[in-house]
Amino acid sequence: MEKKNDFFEQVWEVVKLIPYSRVTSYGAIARYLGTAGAARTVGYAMNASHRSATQIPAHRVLNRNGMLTGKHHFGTDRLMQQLLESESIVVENDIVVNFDQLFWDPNKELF
DNA sequence: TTGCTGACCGACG
DNA sequence: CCGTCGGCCAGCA
Repeated sequence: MEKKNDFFEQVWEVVKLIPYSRVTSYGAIARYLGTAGAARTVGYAMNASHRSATQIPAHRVLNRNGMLTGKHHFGTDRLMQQLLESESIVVENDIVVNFDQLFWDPNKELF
């Protein structure tokens, strides 16, 4: 039977397409893939991103509030914030400042 | 094989 | 405003 890992690969591909100093949300990616509501699966794909051959900038993927919900999965809690700050992204109280401006919607940018 | 869980989101009361 | 529930997909016991 064919494996449906395409979903994961699609998620990873979109995440890798996120430009520098930009962020997006799990739901936006899920909706872009045509599976709105499967945002949890997108997050799960991030958790499994470690098995991807290429590096996945999972730190650029946040929830709709711009909160670093998955920071605990980066090994250390500050790693995710450090990575974001390293891209000139301001993080305050585990929330990305100017999230609206930094938000990169694949549904808009891509087609 | 069934059932539960998870880095989520939107709707409902 | 806050708490709760259903839905989506994949991995594990």
